[in-house]
This record gives sequence, C-alpha cells and structure tokens, in this order.
Amino acid sequence: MQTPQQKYNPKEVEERIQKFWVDHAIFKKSIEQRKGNKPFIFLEGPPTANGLPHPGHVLTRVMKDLILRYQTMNGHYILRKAGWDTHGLPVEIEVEKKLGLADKQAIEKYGVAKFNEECKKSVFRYEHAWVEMTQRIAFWLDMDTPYITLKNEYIESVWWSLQQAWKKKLLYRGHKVVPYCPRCGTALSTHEISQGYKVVEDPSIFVKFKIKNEEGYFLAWTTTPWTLISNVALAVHPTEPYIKIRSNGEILILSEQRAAVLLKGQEYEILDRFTGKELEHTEYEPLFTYASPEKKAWFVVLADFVTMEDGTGIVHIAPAFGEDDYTVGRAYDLPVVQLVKLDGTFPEEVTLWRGQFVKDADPNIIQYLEERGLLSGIKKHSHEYPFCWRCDSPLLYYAMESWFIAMSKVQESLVKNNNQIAWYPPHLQQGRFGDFIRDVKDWALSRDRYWGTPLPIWTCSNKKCNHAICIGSVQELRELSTDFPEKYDLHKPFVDELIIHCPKCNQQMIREKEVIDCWYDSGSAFFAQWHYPFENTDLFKENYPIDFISEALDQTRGWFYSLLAISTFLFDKNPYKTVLTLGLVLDKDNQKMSKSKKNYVDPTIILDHEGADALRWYLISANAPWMSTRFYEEAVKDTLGKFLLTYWNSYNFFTTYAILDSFDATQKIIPLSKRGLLDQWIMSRFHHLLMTVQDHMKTFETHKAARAVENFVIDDFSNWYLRRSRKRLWVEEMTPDKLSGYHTMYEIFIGLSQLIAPFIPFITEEMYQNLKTPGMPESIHLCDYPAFEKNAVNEELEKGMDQIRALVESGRALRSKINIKGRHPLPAVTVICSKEIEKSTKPLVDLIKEELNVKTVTFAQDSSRFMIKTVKPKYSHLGPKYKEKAKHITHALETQDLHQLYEQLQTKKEVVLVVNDEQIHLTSDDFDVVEHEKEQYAKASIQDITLFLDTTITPELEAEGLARELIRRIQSMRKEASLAVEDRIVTEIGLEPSTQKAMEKWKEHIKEETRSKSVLFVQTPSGMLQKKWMIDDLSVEIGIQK
RNA sequence: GGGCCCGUAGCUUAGAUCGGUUGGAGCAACCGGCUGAUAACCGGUAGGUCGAGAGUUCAAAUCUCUCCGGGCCCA
Repeated sequence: MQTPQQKYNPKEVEERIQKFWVDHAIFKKSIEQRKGNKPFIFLEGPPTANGLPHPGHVLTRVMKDLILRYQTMNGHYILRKAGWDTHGLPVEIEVEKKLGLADKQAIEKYGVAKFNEECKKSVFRYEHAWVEMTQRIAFWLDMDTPYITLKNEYIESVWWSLQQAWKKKLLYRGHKVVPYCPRCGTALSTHEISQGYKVVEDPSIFVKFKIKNEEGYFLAWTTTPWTLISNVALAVHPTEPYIKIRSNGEILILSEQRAAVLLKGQEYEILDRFTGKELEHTEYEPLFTYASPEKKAWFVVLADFVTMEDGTGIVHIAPAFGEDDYTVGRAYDLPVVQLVKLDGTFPEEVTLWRGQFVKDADPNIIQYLEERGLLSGIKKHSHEYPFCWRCDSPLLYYAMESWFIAMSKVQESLVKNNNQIAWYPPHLQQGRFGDFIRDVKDWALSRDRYWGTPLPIWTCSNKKCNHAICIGSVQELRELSTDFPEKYDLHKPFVDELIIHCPKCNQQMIREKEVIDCWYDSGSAFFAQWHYPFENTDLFKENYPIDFISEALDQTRGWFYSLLAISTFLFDKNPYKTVLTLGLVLDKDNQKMSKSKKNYVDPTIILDHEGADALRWYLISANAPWMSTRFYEEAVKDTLGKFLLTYWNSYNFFTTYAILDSFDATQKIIPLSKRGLLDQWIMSRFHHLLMTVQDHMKTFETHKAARAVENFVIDDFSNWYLRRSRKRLWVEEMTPDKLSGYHTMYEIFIGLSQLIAPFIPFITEEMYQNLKTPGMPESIHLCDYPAFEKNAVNEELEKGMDQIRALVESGRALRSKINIKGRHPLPAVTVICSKEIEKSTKPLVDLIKEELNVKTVTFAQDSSRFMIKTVKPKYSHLGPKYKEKAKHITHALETQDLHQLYEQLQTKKEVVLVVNDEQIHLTSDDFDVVEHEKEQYAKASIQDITLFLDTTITPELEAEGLARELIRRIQSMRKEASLAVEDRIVTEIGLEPSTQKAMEKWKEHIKEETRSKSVLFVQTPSGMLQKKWMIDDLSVEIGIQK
C-alpha cells in the first residue's frame, strides 16, 4: 500500500490506468475469463466514423459500457464486437464537397469507381477520433475485429437476406413521391430538404372543374399550376359540409366554411348543401387531355388531409407530385399521370408547353386557363417551399420508381414480435414505436445513388423475356457471370459491369442501378456481422436473439425498427429482448447541441479537465437514462467535487493512517461480529447498498443506483463513519478497535470499488491496485460483483444508528438554538425512550457523548416532566367520514386548545364540537397524539425518542472548553508550520496565572492531542512559530517548536 | 399539421403507479459554528402561483380536459 497523491489528478490517473489495461490486456482477459459462462448478448449499433463524435455518442457509449461491465462482473460472457456504418448519402456529400462535384452527372463524369474509392477512404476519416474517445471514456469494445458494412462479406449477407425477401415475394417495384431536384437530377433525403426551406410567394389559383353531365363547377385551389396537367382527381373532406352556390351567374361547389371566408361581402345564393361523402365518385371533365390513362380518372375522392385552413376545401390530386396525392391514388386505384420529365420540363405530348421548365410555365398555364374561362381567381400566396441546398433550384415532388419491401404484409408479425421486447422506457413499446408498427408502410429500399450496398436484382435485357433474378450470394453471381475475377469489390461499378446471362433466355441481364437504404445495412447487423449464413452459423445461433441493445431515442424508427423489420421477415422473431432507449444530450439551456448554434460542448475538454470518471458519473447519475440530459462542464465539475473527491479523500484518509500503522489486510482479520458497533453498522449499510444498486440496475434506473452510492459514500461513509472513526485512529498503539476499524475500512473500499467499477472504471482501478493483496485478481475489472450477504445486515443496529444520528442532529440544532457552542462541554443529556429503543441505542450512546460534547448520557422512560401532549386532527379520517362538514370541523378545531383536547380524550374518551348547530362527537380515532416540549427545557426529539440537555456550565467544564480551544489553535499552528501528522513538537503557552491554574489539569490532555513532547506554561512562549490568540475575552500566546 | 415525452426553489432533483396533515433533499446564497476533515464538516435563514387555466372531489403536484413552453419523431 502506498500513500496516494493528496490531490486527485484525473488526467494523470486515467492515463496511467489506461496504460495498465493495455499492457496487461485486461479487457481481453475480462472476456476470456468468462468463457463458458452464460452469455449476455450485446449488439453494437454501428456509428459512422464520417463525422466527429458528439456528446450524445459519449452518453450512449458510457451507458452501454456501464451495463456491459456490470453484466461481466456478474459473471456473464459478453462479446463486444464493434461495428462501423459506412454507407449512405452523408458520405457521398462529404466526398462531393471535397472533390467539388456539383451533381450526379459530375460524379458519373468523374467516374463511379474513383468516386466510391474516395467514399471508402472518407468513411474512416474520423475513426481515430472515435477510437480515442471510446478509449478515453473506457468503453471496452473490441475495435480490432469490427463488423464493417462495406465489406464484401457483409454485403453478401445482406444480399442473402434480400433474396429471402425476394423469395417470399416481399420485394417489389413501385413509386415513391420524393422531393427531387431537377437540376441535380437527384432525390433529396428529408434531412437535406429540412435545411433548404424558404418562404416564397407563389401564384395560387382558383380553378374550375366542369361537373360532368351537369351544370356547374368544382372550385379547387392550387399553388402549383404545372401539376394540373397531370390531374386525375379532386379530393374533398368526407365529413365537412359543402355547398352549391350561384355567384356572378356561375354555379360553383366548394366548402361551406371556405365560401364564408372567400366570398365574404359578396352576394351568392345557396342552391344545395351536402357533406363531402355525398360528392364521392362525382365525375368531372378533365382540364387537359394530354394523358389518356388506362385506369378510371377524373372523379371526386375522399381524403382526411383536406384542410379548411386555406383553399376551397377541394384539393386537386396529381398522384405523381405529392405524397398525399399518391396515397389517395393508391386507395382509389387512380392512374399515375406523370407529364413532367426528369429534367423538370414538359415532355413532347404536352404540346403547348413542351420543353419549358414547369415552374417557368406557370404563368402560361394560368393565362391559358383564363382564356378558356376556367379560372375564378388568382392570389399571391406565401408559403414554405423546399429548395435544393446545393444548387438552390426549387424542388419538385416527384413520384420516382423505387424498390420496396412489403412490410405491410408482415404487419401482424411485427406487432407480435414487438410485444416480446422489453422496452425501456416502457411507453415506447405501445407509444411511438407501437403506433409506427401498427401503421407500418412499405419500406422504400432503393436509393438512386452510388455509395451503398448494390441492389442485387438483375433483369433480362430481352424485353420479351424480362426475367428478373435476385442474387443471394457471391457464388451465385460467379456462376451466372462469364468474367468474374479473383479479386472483386461488390460495390458499384463492379457489379454493374459484370456480364450476366439470363438463365432463361441466355441474353445479357442488367442490374437495377440503385443501391439500398443504409438503414437496411445496419439493421442486418445481427446476422451480417457473422457473415451468416455463409460462415459462423453456430456463432449466429448462439448470439440471436440479442439480449441487449441501447441507442438514443432518435433510433426508434431508425435502427430499432430496421432490426425488427429484417428479423421479422427473415425469421419471424424479435431480434432483441431488451432495448434501452437513451434520452438526448442537450446544452445548458436545454437546447439541442449543434455546431452552428455554437452551444456545442467538446467532450475532450471535459475529459482533460474533470476526467472520464467524472463525466461518466455525471451522465449516469444526472437523470434517468431515457430522459434528456443537460451537458456542460460546470455540471461535471460539481460531480467531481461532490462525489469523486469525497470518495478519493476518504481513501486518502484511510491509506494515510493505515500506512502509518503498517496495517496489513491479510493479518489478524477480525470477524464482523467481534468488531465495534460502528463497524458493524457501516457494513450493514454497505450490504443494503449492494441490494439497492442491484435492484435499480435490473430496471436500468442507473441514476437511482448512482444516487444511492453517492448517499452512502458522502453521508454514511465519509460524513459519519469516517468522522466517527477518527479518534480511534489517532491512538498511538494498535488497539483491537482500531484494527477492527482498519479491516472494516479496507473491506468497504474493496467492496465499494468493485460495486462502482462499472460506473467509474479508472478511479476504482487506481484504488484497487493500491489496496489489493496477493491472490486477488489482477484488475478490479476481473473481479466478481460484490455479493449481498444477509448476515451482514443488522436492521436493529441501523435503526438504532438512525435514531442516534437524528438525536445528534437535533441535539446540535438545540445547542445552536440555545446558543451554547459545541466546544463547551455540558454535564448531561437525558434520553427518554422505551426500553426497546434504549436497548438498540444504548450501545451507541458514546457517539452522542462525543458529538454533543456532554459528560453523561442517561436513559429514562418517562417524559412527563419535560413533555406536554397535544392532539392533531386526522384529516384523512375526518374527510371521508364528514365529507363537506370536514372543512368546518377543521375550522372549529383550530380555535381549540389542543393539549386540553388531549386531556379530554384521555378522561372522557370523546370531544364534542358544535358545528353549524350540530353536535359532532370525535373520538381518539380521529386524532393523532403529538408531543411537544415544555418551553423551559432544552429539548430535541425525533419520533419515539426525546432528548433533554442539561445546560449548566460549571467551572470544570469551562476549563475543559478552554483546553479544547487551546488544542484547536495549536493544531492550526501545526498545520500552518506544515508539520507532518506524526511530527512531535514542544509547546509553550502563555496564560494568566488564574487560568493557568485551571489548565494544569488539562496539560496531559493537550500534550497528547497535539502530539507534543511537552507542554509548558510560560510567561513569554518561544518557538519556530509564535502566535497571539483571543479566545472570547482571554488573550493567549502560543509558541510551538519541532 | 399529427403523435410521443418532459415542465416542481437560481440550478440538479424526490414525491405522480395508488389524491390525504405543513411538497422533501442536495448545490449555490446568506448568518453562525467547527476544523490535523477534503473542493470537507455542523446548525440555522431565505428561496415554491408544483408551467397556466378549468374541471372532478370534503380534499389535487398527483386524476381529467384545454392551453403555453421545451424536445424528439413523422408529415
């Protein structure tokens, strides 16, 4: 055992411990030593190393590590394979920026092979920062053999799963309406469009649609005239009222509510009135006949999304150009008329405006409608409209061809499997996630991009054959291709360049050009990390389903969903048993952190200043894991000061004295039952703590576990146990009590460090390394979790101590109240309590003596000398019994003398009140008895115990008080002279003769307490340090000499 | 626009499942004490329209509804 540093230096300690772990391969050993034990299966949600880690990532990694270390110490075998998510649009965008490529055409021109090569490099651009962060916060993760979604093996597994979907007829080609940039020729993801919204002023027009075979028009409203060319239906709200009116000689149908707004101040005659439902299937004449759809079109449909906020309550429907439109279109089996080319211009068949960019054609279309008398009004309308963040072109909503996985077909299985999962917090299961699952939409799988897992679908180029296949392995692909090389990379463009022959007609096949959604990649991790089913089938089977995953709340519909979706259609099984959803990390003001807002806190700064343990402890203890947590340095600093330093200083205190006394933890171990009550008490508290922590960890209430530990360390251990143990450690010789204290402290430090090693792995390791004895595991992280022992718990002792502490507390408050300082000894306290309580507290009365600085403590049962009894009405009783009268009864009782009521209840057994001329009979059941002290006594009381202080100060006690004053001042001088605890001094004290006489008796005591070789009373004290002091009215000069 | 979560003292929070006497703690503040016990300790003081409003009830931080604010997800 060595004396630790006085000041805790987190950075120094953590770097040293880190090195120790690496040098001794502790992480590896922690896994291997559990081999053969019951596994705890974990799956790492792969981050993308394409950006720097964020405080939110720190939280997820800390929480994962906490749970995994906890489960490891509880004996489980845990593989901790790291993973990297490597595909996707963000990577492409980074590379586009770097290479200065403006759009997809530029990428094609640059060369897909070279482009993807750059993507591959870019993916690990910040890997170093991730690895460093992961190590610094001590997230033990096997980063040497991670799964990586860009690897051929991983892609092959993903292909296999897609082939399963294909075989189950779940893969199909359909349409998806997406925001599309006609200039860049690309669809934009939602996060891309969210940065490009602008408020613009567009023409909004009121268009008349002639009702078929009937006089009159439907009046519809639109801000995108160019979509009218592709109109196929009009939508009304099913339950809102609509009216047919005559206005300016025209017959129009529109929403009643909107008519009131739009035609305000105008005269119109109401001809008829109906609900939207009644209009369903009414046909109208198309505005344009450029399209001749195969399916039935141009009639009224019903849709809930029709709003009464603006427009006419009648919405024109063009399924190719709006998501809502598309959905309604599917419901009514409407044709998808798409009279806009991919470059944003009208095609040949739109003869009037062919070649014009659709937005530019708006004025021409408006003019044309006006000329035909189909326009009833034009207004300017300002609204938010998305623009391309890259080129600033207005985006068009556009129905793009896309491949889908028919999740709607397995909806019931999804719900069933979701119900097997233990969600933390539970509300997500049926709430956000459950709602999503119940209303599941087909998964739009394909992306018309470059850097991703290629869609393994090939279609025969022979239009007559049109045979399509889904490849499920490299082997299959090799067999079908004529030119399959030795070395290959399954990305684009390799797969597109392979020459594949149709198994049916032997013509060449062409791959569908898209790549897949990268959420599918990460959602495949549970099997693809093992390259299942091509290898490791047993590893896969052993590790599925997964016991535990944990990510932040934003993954609910991301990774948590994609895992469940894939696992459901592949195996019809829930992929994970437990999911811990973490809250988001916000800034000091509860705002989302972002670099642009400049409220971003760099975790490395905190790691440098306060250290990983403080950071971890803060994140774990601040809040329930699923609640959002504010993150700022000051908060971590508080944690460091409040908890970690208290813990460290307690350790420092213990080791300092233990070394001084050459304490040997392996020698003369005293059984717990033979130790002092204080020792037995702290052990009992500690074992209670073990139980509490384990209970909270089971439900992931890590903040409650951490707070229980804090309370134990700060309150029970440091502020009470160690403080109360100080005296016995100061004794020179090794008394049994002192030895018993050392053993107890030692055991607590070892046990406590083990208990919180999963929370704060560095500082606990530091202590463990210093305290461990031969034969103990090499690292604290190779230890078993401390086990709760029922024998160690002594409920009665704990209760007694609670009472003692409460007594001491109120005794001190009492002293403060009656203004008699703690250093003045008082002659006596009397403790009034039952025999039973006396039995449990009597062994601990010395604590009262010392803490309250009194000479004697006596027990008595009768408090009547000191006490006065009163009653307090039981409102919980009176309320139900007297209902509305209770208020008046309460009121009446307020004016009564409560002591007299008590007396009355004792003698007459009832109290009669007159309330509103009615007699109310109350019995002792309606009251609680409350005790108060008589004011003339200095009294403190807790529950069943009362304590009375005798406040007489005798001359002897006065002298003793002075002795304490002197000791305190000599001690502070020792400190000032920077003397070591064990240094001996010569003390000279200059006092007035009369005081000096009174002090003679205390000379020995002063000598002992101040580690003085001798204490002399002299006229003028000398020494290396001399000081004049005022003690109340008394002037004293003291000199000390080493 | 829809769904979900959250809102208690300057800050961090307990209490909400199951309504019941005066809503507990810690940090910070202030006053006092103590100190070979540390960024410590002890006593006290002040600080709360429990986000707002309404409802149910003898009784609401707690149950219900509406609204406000913050956040997330989806449009």
